[in-house]
This record gives sequence, structure tokens and C-alpha cells, in this order.
Amino acid sequence: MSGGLEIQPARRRGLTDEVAENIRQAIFDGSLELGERLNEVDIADRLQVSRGPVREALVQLKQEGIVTMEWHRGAFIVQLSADDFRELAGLRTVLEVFAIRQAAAAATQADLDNLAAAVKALSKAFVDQNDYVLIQLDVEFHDALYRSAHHERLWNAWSSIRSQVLLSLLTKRHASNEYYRDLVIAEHEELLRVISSRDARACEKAIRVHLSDTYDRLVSSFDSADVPPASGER
Amino acid sequence: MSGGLEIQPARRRGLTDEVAENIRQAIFDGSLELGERLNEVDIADRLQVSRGPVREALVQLKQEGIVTMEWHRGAFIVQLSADDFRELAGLRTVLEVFAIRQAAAAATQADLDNLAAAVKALSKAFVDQNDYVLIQLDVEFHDALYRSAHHERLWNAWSSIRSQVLLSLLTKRHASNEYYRDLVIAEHEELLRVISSRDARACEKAIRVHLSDTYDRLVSSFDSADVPPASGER
DNA sequence: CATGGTCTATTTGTTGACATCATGAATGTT
DNA sequence: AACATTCATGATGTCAACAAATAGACCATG
Repeated sequence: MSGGLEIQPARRRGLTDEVAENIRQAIFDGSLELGERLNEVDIADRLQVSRGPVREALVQLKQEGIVTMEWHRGAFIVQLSADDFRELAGLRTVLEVFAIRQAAAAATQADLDNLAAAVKALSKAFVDQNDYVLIQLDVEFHDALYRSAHHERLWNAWSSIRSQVLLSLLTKRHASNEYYRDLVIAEHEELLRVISSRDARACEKAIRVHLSDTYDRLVSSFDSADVPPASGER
Repeated sequence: MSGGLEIQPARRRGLTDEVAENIRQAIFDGSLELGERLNEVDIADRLQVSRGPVREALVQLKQEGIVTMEWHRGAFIVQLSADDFRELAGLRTVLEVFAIRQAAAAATQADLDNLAAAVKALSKAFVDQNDYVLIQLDVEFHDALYRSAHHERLWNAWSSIRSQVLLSLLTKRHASNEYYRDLVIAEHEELLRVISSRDARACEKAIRVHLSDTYDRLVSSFDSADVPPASGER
């Protein structure tokens, strides 16, 4: 009875996590405006819970960097500036270089399988899914990468910027359009390849290239326009 | 009226921060046993507050990695293992190399003054203070270093391991005795020097040496004994 | 008209009580 | 005696009401 069960510890979650997940999704899919104030009783009523879990959920989201909280003024959804983008790119690069080196050294076969599955999901969705889904799958590949490093505190550090990274990619998705069409699949396949080869040097190089390709376009998108070149924005 | 006021935003703190600070100090100074369970009503009664702020404070401490929380089982003070030490050393090195490079590039004169003040405080305390104070001042120097990087998210990442680093140094202080006597002052002075010189390469080298000197001794202290070589441990 | 002060409405911060769950002692069974 | 089951205990999770504080409207005054 010891073989391959692979269950997670059946973690029971309280309302706090439930509420946090709801708010998070609402931010990502645009139901909540950027910069908007989050009213505690409003959220509590809407989700049919009391304010306690809502408050704790907001604290959690604050730790993830997608809301800010001020004394007696409440919680606000962040609006990421160009400087924020640069900070995210810089810190993420540092973390991910470390992660991929650890992964190259410590990844198990199961880890490699997960990474391969993530790449496959990405290329499968590539043909008929919209950018929103693609970006989520992209980030999920990097989740698998961090997990392959088997480093709890590194994972926590990634968790504390993950939502911001996702939010930044989603809000600037118009700027990564061509990138996704041209390079995403190939680059992730390359990452999987170099990790499998366990060549730390090649890993570092590959991840730097990948992150540069991701972010150079994004930060420069601040120069040209702060909003999509789109038509009518209400 | 625009010149040099330099006030911090007069931040008002609630009971949550107050409680968190209390518990944190109690952990650091040994009033609370490692691994001990933290009873919410107990703490609330002792500090004359209700359980609300206590719960939020525990969540905060959980984010700092010095307590763990389990569903319906409560909060426990962490006990850092040898693997935890290795994780902390590895991640801290990555963050701090990044920090010192940013600091070398972006530190203002005020930053350098703060760093110098931190070194001075350390060497001043060196003659007549105990290890407990010395270690705190050591960490405060590194606070100043991270602040000099002017990188909000890097600071947050450091914050999320800072308490664990402090706790690990305090609990293993017997292993760093000779180190403090011999090297601490000189190495911190060296760090200040290379930052002032703004030589990124020299900075990286200096911080790697410093962290190696700090941690090599600590992780090896696990091999010899899990507890101080002391006499009767209850 | 601009400036400053007061006041009220709304929101957050905090509290104490109730509901739910985990633990372990006591009991019953094999 | 060993093991499974039941149940009491004490803790955490959640809730609804109260206290404190901010922001904006309103008014007075120069």
C-alpha cells in the first residue's frame, strides 16, 4: 500500500482561502477595476460571510502584493507602475536563475514529467485559446520549475510575487501578443531541455534569455502607451 | 516650505502590529520555547486584547516563517532543521548578492551614512555587549544594506526570511562565538568599503565571503551536536 | 472668494459570544 | 491485554455588534 498514492495532505481550508481566491480571480479577470477600493462589508455580503475571513483574506492578498492596505482607510487594488515592472523583472530573474540551477541539480523524474506536461498543455492551448489562458499556463510552467527546485523558501519568495507577475502580464497582454505567437512554445521547450540535461550553465543562459524576451517588450510598452492602442476604452 | 522635512508618513499602528512585536520578541529572547504551541486566548488575555488582533498577528508571523499554522490545530513556533539552515543560507546569498549589486549602483550618501552608522554601532557594542545584542546589530547592518538597494520587493523578500535568519543565529550563537570575536567587524567594514567604491564585482565577492563565513560554521554545527555542548538541558 | 473649522456619515478596528473541529481519556469489545 | 468506539474537553473558526477614525459636506470667517 505504499506505492504511488501521491495525495496532498487533504488540507482543509477555511473561508479565508475561499474568499482570497474569489477576490484574486475577480482582480485577474477584470471584474474589479485596478486601483479600486475594496469595501469589507460589501465583499462580505456578496460572498455571504462575515468580515473576519474577508479581513484575513485581504491580509493574504497584501502579502501577495496585489492589494495595499492603509490604517483605517481600507484595501486598494494595486496599480503597477513602470518601476514596479522593472522591480518584478529584476527580482524574478534573480529568483528564477537560482531556481533553475537548483532544479538542474535536484529535479526528479516526476518533476521533469510535470514540466513536460506543462509545456504540452501550453502548446495544446496555443491553437485555440485566448491570451488569458495562455498566460496562466505560462505561469504554471514556471510554478513547476520552482517546485522542481525543492526549496520551500524559494517557493515562498516566488509566491510573494507570483500574483503580481500574473497581473502584470495580463494587464499588458497586448504587448506580448507577437511574442506568444513566435517564441513562447520554443523557449519553454528549450527550458525543459536544458533542465533535463542538468547543465547549470546552459540553464542560466536559457532562463535569462526567456525572461529578457518576456520583459524587454513589456517595460518598453510603457514608453509608447499606457493603455492598449485599442478603440473605445469606455 | 518644501525643503528637508523627511518625516515618515506618521504611520498609525493597530493592535495587530503591537501583538506581533510582542510575540516576536518573546520568541527571540527565549521566553517562548521552540516548537511550543501558541494559545490564542492565552496570548489575548496576557496582552489584554481580544483574539482578533492576535489571530492577525499570528498570520503575520507565519508569513515571516517563525510560526506555522494548521487548520483547527493552532500556531506553533518553528524549529529550524539543518535543511532549513541550508535553505536560508542559499536564498539569503542570492538575495544579498543582488542587493549589494543594486546598492553599489544606487546607494545615496544617506544610505552610506546609515551603513557606516550600523558598522559603528556594531564595533561600539563589541567590547561590552553580549552576543544577543551583537547579532541584532549585525542583522541591522544588513537591513541597511537591503534598504540601500532601493528595491521594495527585494526588501519584502528579505523581510520574509529576516526573522528566521535572526532566530537561527540566536539559537546557534554558541557556534558563532569565535567568528564574532575575530571577523565580524572587519568584514562589515569591508562591505561598507566596497559598496562605497561602487565596484559591483568586488561587492559580490565580499558578500559571498561574508555569508560563507557566517553559515559554513553554522551548518557544520549540526554535525557535531544538535544542542549546545552545555551541561544539563532540563 | 478662499480658508479654516466642525460635524456627520461611512468605513475600518476591535470585541465577546457562538459554532465547529481535533484531541485524548474513558468505555466497551474481542 | 490490545484495539476500536464514544464522548467530554478545550481549542480554533466564524459571526454580529460596538468603538474609533477618516473623508467629505457644510458652515463660519477673513
